[in-house]
Amino acid sequence: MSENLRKYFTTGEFAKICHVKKQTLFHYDDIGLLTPEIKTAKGYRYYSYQQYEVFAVIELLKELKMPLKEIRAFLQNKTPIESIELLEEQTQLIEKKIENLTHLREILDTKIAITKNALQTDFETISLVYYEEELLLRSESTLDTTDKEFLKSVSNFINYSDNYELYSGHPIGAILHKDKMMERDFENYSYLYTKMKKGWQGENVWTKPSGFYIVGYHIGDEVNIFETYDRLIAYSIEHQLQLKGYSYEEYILDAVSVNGIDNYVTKIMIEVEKS
Amino acid sequence: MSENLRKYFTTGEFAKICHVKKQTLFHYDDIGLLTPEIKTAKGYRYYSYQQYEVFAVIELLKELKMPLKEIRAFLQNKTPIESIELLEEQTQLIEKKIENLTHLREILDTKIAITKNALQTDFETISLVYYEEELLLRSESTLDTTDKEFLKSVSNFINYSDNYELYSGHPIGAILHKDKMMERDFENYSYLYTKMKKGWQGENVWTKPSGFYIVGYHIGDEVNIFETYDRLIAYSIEHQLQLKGYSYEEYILDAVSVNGIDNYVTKIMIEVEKS
DNA sequence: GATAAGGTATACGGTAACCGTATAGTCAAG
DNA sequence: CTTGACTATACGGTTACCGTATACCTTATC
Repeated sequence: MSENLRKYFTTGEFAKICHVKKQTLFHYDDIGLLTPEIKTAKGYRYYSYQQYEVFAVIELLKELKMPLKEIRAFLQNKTPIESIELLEEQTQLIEKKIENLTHLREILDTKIAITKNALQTDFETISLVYYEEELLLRSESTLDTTDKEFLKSVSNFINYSDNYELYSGHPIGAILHKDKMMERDFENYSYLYTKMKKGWQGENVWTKPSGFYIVGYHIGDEVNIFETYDRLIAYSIEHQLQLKGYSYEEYILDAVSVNGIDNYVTKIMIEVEKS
Repeated sequence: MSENLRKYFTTGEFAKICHVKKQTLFHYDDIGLLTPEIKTAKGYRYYSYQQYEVFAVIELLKELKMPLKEIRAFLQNKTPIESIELLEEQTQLIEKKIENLTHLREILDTKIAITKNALQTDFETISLVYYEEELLLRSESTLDTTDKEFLKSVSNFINYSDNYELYSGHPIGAILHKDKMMERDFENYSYLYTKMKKGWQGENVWTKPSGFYIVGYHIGDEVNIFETYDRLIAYSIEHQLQLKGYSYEEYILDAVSVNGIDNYVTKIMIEVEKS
C-alpha cells in the first residue's frame, strides 16, 4: 500500500465510489471534513482509495445524525481512546434507535389494523357485543373541570404516555359517565384513555369491565354526537338494556386515514346490563 | 369528544405538548401541513387535542425521512385504502432501517475491536504467529496493472463489497506476492482484500491459508514500508524461515482512530515455512 | 377599567447540508 | 493540436427549521 507515485481518484471518480455528488465532496473539502490527499497547483483534487474508509465513517456517523461539525471535530482531534469512547457511545445510540424504530413499527401496525377493521365495519348497524375485560391507560379525572384544567389534564396525559413510551398508535378516547349522558352533558368526560402496550403495570390504569356493550358508530363532526347517542339509547330501551357505568368513545377513522371531518368515524361503546 | 365551545391549545401550549418550538408549528401552518382547527380574525391559532394525533403521525413519517411535502400530499388527499398502503410501505422501510442499523452496529463493533487490539499491541516486536485458515473477500487481480486499471479494480472492489453489504468495518488490505517483495516492488499488489461477514458463499473469495506468519508493524507513511519489510526479512533469515506465498498488509490504526499519517500503523503478515 | 406581564403573529435573517447551473479553465485521446 | 469530457469556482436555491426584533393581543391583577 505504499508508493511514490500513487494512484489517485479524481473528485468525480471518488464521488461515484462513494455514491454521492461531486458537490458533496467539494463541500466536505470546504468545511475541512474530508480534504483530498493531494491538491495540485491548479486546484485539482485527488483522493486515495484509503480515504474511502474515512468517507465511510463519516457516512456512518452522519447516518446516526451527528452534525458534520462534530464529525470533523472528532476526526481532527482524537486519540485511539477517545475514538473508542465515541464509537461506543454510538453503539448505545444505535440500540436506542433500533428500539425506537421497533416502537414506530408497532404504532404503524396498530394504525393499519384499526383502519383495516374500520373498512370492514358497517357503521349503520347498532349491535350488542360482549367484551372481555381490558386495561386502559387513563388521564386524571376531567369531570366537571374548567377549560384550563381540562387542557392541563390532556397535556399531562399525552406527556405521560409519551414519557413511558406507552403510545401504541391507538387514538385518544374519552370516557363518559352514564349520568352525564342522560343529562345530555356529552362533553363532560370523566377521563381520557388510550389502549396501551400489554404488561404495563403502572399507575393510571383503568379497568374497562368485561360484559355487554351497545356498539354504534357516529359519522362526521362530533358536535352532533348526540344524534348517535339518541339512537343508541333508543336501542337500549327497545332491547330492555340497563345503562351502566360508562360510555367509551374513540375515533376509528380520523384525519390520518380520511379526508374531511364529515368522514371521521367515532366508535361508541356503552356498558349495559341485560335486565 | 364533542362540544360547541371547545377547549383549545394556543400555539405555545401545543408546541410544548409536541416537544417542538412554536416556529415549527408556524412553519407547518405556512406550508399547509398542519393547520390549527381555529384561526381567529386576529390571526391567533388554536389547536384541538385531537390534532396531536395528526402531529404524531407527521413526526413518525418525518422520522422515517419522508419530506414534509410528501407528508402533506399524503394527509391532504387520501382514502383509507391509500392510507393503509402507505403505512404498509413504511413498515417495510422500517425493517430495512433496522437491518441497516444492525449492520452499522457490527461495523462499529469491528472498529472498536480493532482499535482496542491495537492499543494492546507492541509495534516494535516482530513475532511468529500461527493463524488458522481465513476466508477473505478479494478484488480482481491488480498484478502488473496500469494506474487506471488498478483504480478501476479498487472501485469495483469497493462497490462490490458495498452492494452485497459485505463491508464489516475491517480495513481494505493488500496482498503482495513474495516475488514482488523480493524484487522490492512493494506497490505491486496481487489483490486487495477485506475481512467479511462469516458465511458469505459468493465469488471473489480468497483463502488465506493456515500456518505460520511473521507479524510486524509499520508505523507512519507507507512510502517507507520497505524499512519494515527489511526488518521482517532479516527476521526470517535469522530464524531460518522460508518465505512462502503472500504477504498481507492492513491498517490497524488509520485516519479514523489517530491523527496524522505519522501515527498510522500497518500490520504486515508474511506467510512462512519452518525449514 | 387601566396596567403590566407574558404570550402571540409577522417578518426577516441565518443555519445545515447540500443540489443545480453557469462560466471558465484543464486534461487526455486521437 | 484540437475536441470532448471533465474540473473548479461561484452563486443562487432548497429543506426544515431557529433566533430575534417588533408590534400586537390577552389575561390576571390592582
